[in-house]
Amino acid sequence: MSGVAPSPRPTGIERVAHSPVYGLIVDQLRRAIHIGTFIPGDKLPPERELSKQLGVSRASVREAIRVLEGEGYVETRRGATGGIVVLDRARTEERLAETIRSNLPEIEQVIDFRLAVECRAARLAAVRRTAADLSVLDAAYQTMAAGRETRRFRAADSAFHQGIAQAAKNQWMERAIEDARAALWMAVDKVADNVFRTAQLHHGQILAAIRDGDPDAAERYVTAHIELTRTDLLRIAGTAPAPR
Amino acid sequence: MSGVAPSPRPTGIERVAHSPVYGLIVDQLRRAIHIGTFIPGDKLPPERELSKQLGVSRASVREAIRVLEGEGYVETRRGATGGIVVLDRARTEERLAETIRSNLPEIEQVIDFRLAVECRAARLAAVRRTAADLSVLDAAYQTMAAGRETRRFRAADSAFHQGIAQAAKNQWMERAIEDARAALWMAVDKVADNVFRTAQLHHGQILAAIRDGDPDAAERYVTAHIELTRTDLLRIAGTAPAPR
DNA sequence: TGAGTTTGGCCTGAACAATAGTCCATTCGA
DNA sequence: TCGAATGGACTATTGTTCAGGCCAAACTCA
Repeated sequence: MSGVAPSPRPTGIERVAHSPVYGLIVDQLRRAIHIGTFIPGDKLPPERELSKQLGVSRASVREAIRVLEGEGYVETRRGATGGIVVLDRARTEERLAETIRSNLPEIEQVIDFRLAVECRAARLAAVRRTAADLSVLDAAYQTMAAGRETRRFRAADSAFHQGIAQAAKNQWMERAIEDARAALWMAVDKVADNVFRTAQLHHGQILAAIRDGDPDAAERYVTAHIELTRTDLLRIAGTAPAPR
Repeated sequence: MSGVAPSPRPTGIERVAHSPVYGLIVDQLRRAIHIGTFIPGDKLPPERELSKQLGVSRASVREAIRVLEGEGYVETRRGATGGIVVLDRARTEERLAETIRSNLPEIEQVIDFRLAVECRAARLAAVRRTAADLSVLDAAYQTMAAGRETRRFRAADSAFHQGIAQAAKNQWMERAIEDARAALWMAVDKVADNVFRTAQLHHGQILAAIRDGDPDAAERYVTAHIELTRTDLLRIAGTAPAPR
């Protein structure tokens, strides 16, 4: 990214990043889809409803939908049973491997960042968790345990990780974990879908450690969990035919 | 924040937060001041220059300047030797204590977050640092050591902490550290100005650990360093007369 | 079959935001 | 005194966002 900068970086003034409202809507909806709030086949709320919930005009919502449509995330259908339907952006293992390979450095950075934040969050959670926190984590755990069939897996997985930060009573971590997981979405999706048994095992260990108030164990299991993600990604990237 | 939510949070759709361009400029300039890029007495670049660097129109820059002027951050003077001058927003110990006291929960969260990110960053830095990284850190260290007088203390302090994340080769951490430190600006400023001898001692230990490639020591010293910030803040908040 | 409901699609008019560009007023140094 | 650099002020233009209404499609149910 930055070149060789031997002197203390001048914290130069950077261009301000200004997004129009419709762009912010796109970001939010895209993230909601990645994170499992809406899964393929789901319908987003009707435009009028979305505009109320998002606090923007319907026109802006529609602009955002056009973008998502163009990106292949959704399609729209009119009529009483119509609406904005989330599509299945099928990515072949092939295609995914290529994506991972060409973004490996960034992905590794995100994983390291997740390790930093989620380990500490788990430690704090083990100390600070309330009964309510535990029941949130447990609900997410049960949801994942219940149906390997269920397509809600991804949402429950997100809820579990977010739940740890909530139990740690730290909104900065909550935000950071959501950001990092959203940045890894395609990786997380694939890994989660593939190896959910192991993920589920880890989640069980993490949950137990937090319930028992054992910070060291919580950190250990979170580390194992996230490192597994790293391993799986490398494996996926490696098994595919060599790129250019 | 969130009430009792026993079920996995639905990740409901939130209102989009749309900032006008001038607001983004205000944020960036305010942060640059807090972080020590510009210190009292400095002049910001001329409006025309700022608008080029920020990639926005001069009118927007001017709006932002008006806001900062209103907040007492800067004042403007015309003429060849004029410009946008950074003022000294003197905060009495009194006023600071009140601010800290009324934001204690948030501040504690930020400190915990910093611990998470900076500890891991220091560990990685101890393993990954290059000669160039070390020289950046050393430059910042020397700058702080050189002049307790120098008003560039704050900028060097920022450069040191950013330098650790840079040495860790992790842009997510770099960004997170900058965000967290900016959020703590008034606290960091005060503590840094007060106890810089201790801070400097810690920095020396951290630098040595990173140079020696000792991740455990690096983490230990960063922890001590940031925990000291916490202690100092509590002390400042506690010594002041009781609030409402 | 036909009326009613729910949905996205489309249009208008007004208000606001942001831009590029120009010129003016002030201040200083050569 | 002149020229250069600066902030201050205006214009015209373009893009964004909004509230609101109406239309067209697709389904439900009496």
